Amino acid sequence: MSKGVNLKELSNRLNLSQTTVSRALNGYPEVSAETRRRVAEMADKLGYAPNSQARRLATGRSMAIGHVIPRSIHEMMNPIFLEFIAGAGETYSKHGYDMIISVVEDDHEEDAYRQIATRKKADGVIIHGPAANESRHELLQAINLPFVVHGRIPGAEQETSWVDMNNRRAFERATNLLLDLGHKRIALLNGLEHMDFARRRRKGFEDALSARGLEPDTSIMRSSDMTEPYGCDNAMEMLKSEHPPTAFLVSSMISAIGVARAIGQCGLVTGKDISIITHDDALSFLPNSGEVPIFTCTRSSVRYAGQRAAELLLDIVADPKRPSSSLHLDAELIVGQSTGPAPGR
Amino acid sequence: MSKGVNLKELSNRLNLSQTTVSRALNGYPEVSAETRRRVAEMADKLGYAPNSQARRLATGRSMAIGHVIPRSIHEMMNPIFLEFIAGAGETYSKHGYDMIISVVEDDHEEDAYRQIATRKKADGVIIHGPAANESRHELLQAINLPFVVHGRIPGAEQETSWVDMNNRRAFERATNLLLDLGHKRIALLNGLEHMDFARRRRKGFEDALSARGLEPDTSIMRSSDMTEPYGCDNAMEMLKSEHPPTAFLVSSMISAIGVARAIGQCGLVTGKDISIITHDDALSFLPNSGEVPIFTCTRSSVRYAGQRAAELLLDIVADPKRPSSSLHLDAELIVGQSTGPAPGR
DNA sequence: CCCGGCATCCAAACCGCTTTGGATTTGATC
DNA sequence: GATCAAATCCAAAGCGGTTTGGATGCCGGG
Repeated sequence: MSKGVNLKELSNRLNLSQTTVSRALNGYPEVSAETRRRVAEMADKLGYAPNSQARRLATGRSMAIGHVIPRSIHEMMNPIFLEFIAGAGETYSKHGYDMIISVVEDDHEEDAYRQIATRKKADGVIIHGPAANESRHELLQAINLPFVVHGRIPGAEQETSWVDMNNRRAFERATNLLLDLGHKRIALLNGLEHMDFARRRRKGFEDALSARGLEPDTSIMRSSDMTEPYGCDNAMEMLKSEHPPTAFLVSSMISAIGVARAIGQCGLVTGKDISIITHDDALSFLPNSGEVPIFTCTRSSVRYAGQRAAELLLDIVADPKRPSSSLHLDAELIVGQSTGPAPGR
Repeated sequence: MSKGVNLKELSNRLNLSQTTVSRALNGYPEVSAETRRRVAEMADKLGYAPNSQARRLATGRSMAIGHVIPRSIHEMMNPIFLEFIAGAGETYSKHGYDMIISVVEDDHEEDAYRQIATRKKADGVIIHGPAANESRHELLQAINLPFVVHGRIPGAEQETSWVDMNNRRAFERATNLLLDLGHKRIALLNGLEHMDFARRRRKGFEDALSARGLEPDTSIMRSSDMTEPYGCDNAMEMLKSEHPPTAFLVSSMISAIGVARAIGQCGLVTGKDISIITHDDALSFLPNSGEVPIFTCTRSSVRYAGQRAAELLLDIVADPKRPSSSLHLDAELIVGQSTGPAPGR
């Protein structure tokens, strides 16, 4: 309630030493129950709360987790990133940790990590959006900054801790569903394939095709930022081509909406003339639920991934020597209104 | 490069006092050019960077700005919020500030602000999504924590610093455009009207109507979270009603996409049979540009608002006594493909 | 009655930086 | 040559906590 009371004043008011007061408040055993009660009461009355800078300095732990996002990554990951952050943030505040986010120019990313380490700004960081040729983990290992990867780093699955969904399997299953429905010509609108997650999705798609002796047709496969127009424009182009696909496998709800728009503009009906399966990150502003979801989808909550990644990182921070461990989340394959048997079947 | 070098070691290596080294690095004048050079060189060689906790403690400034987002606010503001954050984050890192984000349970919001103040976690905060009956600013004034509002607090426009767009004017102009095109029956799909921005938009809509002697028809006015299904479901319902509107004024691109979907499902054509004007926050993953934008819109970059709000806040933090000042951004009215003359005109 | 042990509590060092209040040197002035 | 101011540099005192290494008092046991 009152303004700035510090430990010293508080202990004066109580005729106790700072040591005792500090111990009482932090739950150490060498303090009598009665004293502890008195201290708690007075602290409450004076509205005492320890200055976090001082505490951090004294303990040597910054009680914060860093997220550095280069501007470009951010551009494309926008909504997914926030949802992850939201999940992670819940975990942090539950454990008394702060979340600090650094938005940096692309060529300052490495610098940002170094600063976090040398200036002791955070006890650990999360690596977002690992690329196919990723190297941030090596830097972090070199400067000894604990981290967890959201996604996986090819070639470093064992030595790093990560939380990822099973991208390959999800897209394999989705492709199989389309094949089972009789679709033979399936377009893939993937995310940027220099990102690890997009590679895995493509692999799943191709695996499913080749398991049935089909060749992927690169003329109906795309890779780009997952915007709405990306979905619409590419779908439009393909639908107007000589051999249009009868189904689309899409990497994001947002682009899938674009695909649906293109289908509508061509005078076709989604789920009847043309099928769509999209990945659904369960973004709160793009709900795809209800009795029958609009889109048939592979769904995996990125928010949940954020929560779990944060928990994992806090564990590592608490005990840096613990062996790396990871979490592999499975996406659900949920049937909605956007799929149906291939036409003319 | 090396690991933990601190001021003490650095000054020892240089045979200088900590005072001098500190001053040399922080650009104080009472240090010779030669000494400053030597210091800089050695600091660079040893990879010295000041421990931020220690510095914060010594200076009494936390060099951080806080953003507290209750989970519920977050749910609905999701993508817009991140875009704002991204803008603000750029400004912070440019000025050496950290951005700390607290995701809290709704009933802990006040607590979060108090903690930031008493534990000195941040030098200031940004108030997000002010409601029609807002009170956070009173709390912040009481605990003396500098802040800037993203949006406006009704009744406190003078005494607070804020960055907002001209919501009323934007929707007034949009409505006028529709009226000029001959539309007489215009639906409003607004955001949650307990939020200040949505109230203002509604006001603009109603002002434009009444200026032409028209009464708003509440049967085609809605207020809700701005999701995609919200747009689709409500548009669908209205289009199937006895007196369907010929135009929609929508508060968000995401919902507008839903409206377009509904129009398509009814076998109508957007921009011909039915017009749409939406507000466009210029979200990076929902570009509405190109030669002719998909949607006619009122556009105002929320990212830019974030940059400016952050600058304003940093100014206030630097000089808390400065009088409050604010920034009123104007939205552009941009004609795209989603509007046309009222049918049968 | 004395001693060891436990329960409590405290003075002081420390975390790593900034900043105050001099001390010392240098150089120009008269 | 003495004086004063400017130019440099430094020792030490914070900032507000945590933590180490004892003190002190009280108790039962030998």
